[in-house]
Amino acid sequence: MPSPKRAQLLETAQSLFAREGFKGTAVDKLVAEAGIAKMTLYKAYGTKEELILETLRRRDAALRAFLVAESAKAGPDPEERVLACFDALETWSGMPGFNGCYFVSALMEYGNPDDKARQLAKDHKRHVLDFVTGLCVEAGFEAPEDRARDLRLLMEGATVAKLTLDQKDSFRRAKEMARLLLSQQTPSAAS
Amino acid sequence: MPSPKRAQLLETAQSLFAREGFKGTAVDKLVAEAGIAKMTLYKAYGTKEELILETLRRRDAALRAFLVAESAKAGPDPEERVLACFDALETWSGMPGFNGCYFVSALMEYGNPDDKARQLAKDHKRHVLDFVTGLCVEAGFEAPEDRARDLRLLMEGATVAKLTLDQKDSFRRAKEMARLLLSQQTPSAAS
DNA sequence: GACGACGTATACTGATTCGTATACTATTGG
DNA sequence: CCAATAGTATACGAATCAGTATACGTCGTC
Repeated sequence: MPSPKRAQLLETAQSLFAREGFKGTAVDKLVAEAGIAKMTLYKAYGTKEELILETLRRRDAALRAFLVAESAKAGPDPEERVLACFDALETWSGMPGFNGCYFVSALMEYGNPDDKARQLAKDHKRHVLDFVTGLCVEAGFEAPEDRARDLRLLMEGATVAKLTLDQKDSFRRAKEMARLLLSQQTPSAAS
Repeated sequence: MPSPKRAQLLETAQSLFAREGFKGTAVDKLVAEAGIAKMTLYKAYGTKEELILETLRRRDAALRAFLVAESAKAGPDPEERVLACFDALETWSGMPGFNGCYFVSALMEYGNPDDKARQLAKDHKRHVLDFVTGLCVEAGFEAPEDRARDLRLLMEGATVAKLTLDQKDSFRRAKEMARLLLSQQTPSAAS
């Protein structure tokens, strides 16, 4: 759907927003770095805010699709699928230009409840939680909503730990803790 | 040490930085909200950047002191002290104006490695990790550095989970996971 | 070949940015 | 008493900000 120029604009925008913040990234610098004319941006998106929201929407779609796909690769067992999310996020967070979760970044920079970027970020987090909850239900865990929240807490923690302490194995550790947690809650589910 | 006017400036600054970002907060709006003259800011700190760094330094000192104090209240047992950190952070994150960890916020908005704010934030995270590591050593845990990292991962996760999903009991859940983790690693440490 | 869609280049506007200059008022301590 | 300190108020400057205007170029396609 996006033309090559628009694609490069979106990619550069997301990269700069992640590194220097949404409000901290000037439009002039952005278009210069993307190698496009400023008018191209404004004809396509109208305002800087709309461009910001578009990067959030696209990243939401991309991350969730990636999560679903990588999770499915783990096979039919829902518990294995839920654990595969940690590997998926490890890969995701290893991509160049990663600087913490893009949506947490938006939440922190847009602390006003009626900021659209904040609402988009919250919606994303809820959708991811719903996905994990679904897996927990499939897996037959007791209190699947609570278990999904625990697992999400571990994923978020791993993401932050990787950023703040350059902890390269944070997702492996989080996954191990997840395994421990689930082994606790699911006494024995033999087929 | 800080005069009443400076204290109010610092408090307002930190609150605004947390809600609207560092770069997103204009000096004029800041001084207006703080109810002080702009010259007062510039005579005291010289530049906006220096004010930002000062809020980071003060919050680093305040949070670490709070953590140490609350942890000590839990009694002499190092394991109890480490678990008390979760309660401390729950209290901390419940304070008005909280919008995620202030230092994670700085790390995300200042993605350039030579940004001073980024370095200050990383230093803070390292100092907190060192504190928790010390407790893990005292407690006699095996691989205390790794255990401290796991515990910190849980704390960070709880902080983010509270922000992104309004999960009020995130720290209680994280604490429970921490207890499970530690019970696993410490077979039996009787006195 | 005309037309529209997409992109470019340059120059501009008006608002907002950070920071400064200057002259003024309290308060406090030697 | 008076001198230094801390803070105020207003105005200003130069840079940068988001966004617009306009004229131009280049496609594919009908």
